[in-house]
Amino acid sequence: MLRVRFAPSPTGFLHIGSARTFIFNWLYARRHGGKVILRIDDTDVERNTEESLASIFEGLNWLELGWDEQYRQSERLALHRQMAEAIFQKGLAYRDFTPAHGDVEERPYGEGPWLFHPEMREMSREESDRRAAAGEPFVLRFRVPRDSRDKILFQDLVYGEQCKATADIEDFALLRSNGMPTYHMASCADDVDLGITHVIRGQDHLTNTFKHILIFEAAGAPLPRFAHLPLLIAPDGSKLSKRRHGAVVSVTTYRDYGFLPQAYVNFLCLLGWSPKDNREFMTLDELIAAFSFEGVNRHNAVVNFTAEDPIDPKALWLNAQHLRTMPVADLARYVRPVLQAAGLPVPDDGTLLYTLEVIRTRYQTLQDFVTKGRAYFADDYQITPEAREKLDQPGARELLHELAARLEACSEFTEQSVEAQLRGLAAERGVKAGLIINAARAILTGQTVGPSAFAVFAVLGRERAIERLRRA
RNA sequence: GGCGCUAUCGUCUAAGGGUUAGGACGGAGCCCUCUCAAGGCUCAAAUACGGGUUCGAAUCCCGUUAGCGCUACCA
Repeated sequence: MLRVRFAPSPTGFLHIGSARTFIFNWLYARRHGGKVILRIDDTDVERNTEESLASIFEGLNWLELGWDEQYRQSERLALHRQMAEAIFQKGLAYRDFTPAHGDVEERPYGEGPWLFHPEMREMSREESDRRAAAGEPFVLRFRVPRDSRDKILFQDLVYGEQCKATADIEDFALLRSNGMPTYHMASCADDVDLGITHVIRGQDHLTNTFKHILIFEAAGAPLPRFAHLPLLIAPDGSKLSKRRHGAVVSVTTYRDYGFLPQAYVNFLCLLGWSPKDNREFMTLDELIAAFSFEGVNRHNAVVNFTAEDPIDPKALWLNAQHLRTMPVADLARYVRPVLQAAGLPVPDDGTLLYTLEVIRTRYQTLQDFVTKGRAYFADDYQITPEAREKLDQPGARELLHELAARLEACSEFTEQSVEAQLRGLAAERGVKAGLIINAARAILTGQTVGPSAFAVFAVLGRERAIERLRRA
């Protein structure tokens, strides 16, 4: 059984790069009938917050993909320590009593990598036990086998064969001096225990993988398959960060902007992956069917945003594509809460679906329905200056009132009947139909742009349309 | 500093030895048209640089440059 995991650490909101990692894990699992495990990597007690955890769930839930199992590392510490202890008992790890030196600047870069403290690595078991028993704090370090093997190899599903000399891998920590497992230890112990078959994560972990392989081997566990994903970066090539780039790195920003989750998922998939057949607009089912690591790139992808416009234009385009292509009843599911949140009345289903069908091709986000589309749902819309000009054209207001009277008298009220009445009126008065059409749209919607004026009449309905004409 | 990864239009990408280097977004223009979208068509726009290998290189190899990652008792 194929099992993948997504392991965010709750130190901020759900980052869009993390969201993409989650999506690729999810697609791969769904494609191959596997399970998706959500594992909260919260072993760094100093930096974890409950708000962050909540916002990660908020982002994940919005994507509407779901997962099959859920765990928190902080509830599994015994397991992590147990595996660390087992590795220690096999002599594959040792205690390092060197006091922590918090100042990173003092690291001896310059003359090659730091590998270990010789006196600690070589310390006798007796002395080590004695000092530990005396209560002296220590970190547990992995004893990297530099004599017995010269390199570690693995086959990455995206990056191909990877190789690193053991002489370039330092004796990394498994347990901190406060007894908490490090990321490496906790992650590997959980991957083993949860039966993870495929580790799919950001490329920033590519070189950590050699350490993880050493841990898996020391624990006598089978190796999972590894797939590393290229990173998402800012237009200047730097890493996307909350501090420097603000809201664009949080998925909830896109939700609040009016994105459809499936459109956003589609957009994120196209960053670093391609179906290789020129398709771009894809439904979730199409993404599942097409996803494979063959299509994943090895270079980082830039999210195209600016300080003025935080949204990647392609994301907006894809959202518009989904908006006008999805079944209109599905679209209604997303529009209703947006109308409610804006305090606008939600029409009955028949009216709502008809309205959406008429207006959705010119909107790009869900928010557009309550801003540009306000007049279709409420009567308190503003008349733009351009629209006012159309109404101020000679004869326009009088023609609209006459039209209102005729529509009132007519038994039918459809796009066709309104068009017939309007064109008939124009012909009788010897004016261009466009004059009345444009003026009608202006008073009906407050705007000079929008759908066919006749469709607007039909969507608004007889009473509301006539009432608005009279207000002209 | 050490080790590793990467490099095609502004951006996302296709092309794994032979193509006028393809598509998409964005930009410009045209068509359609009651307006605006949508849709259709057209145009501008790229193989980082230098060496090899080869009849032939975006593609394979080496170097340079640049970016990114790891080098923490962060993840």
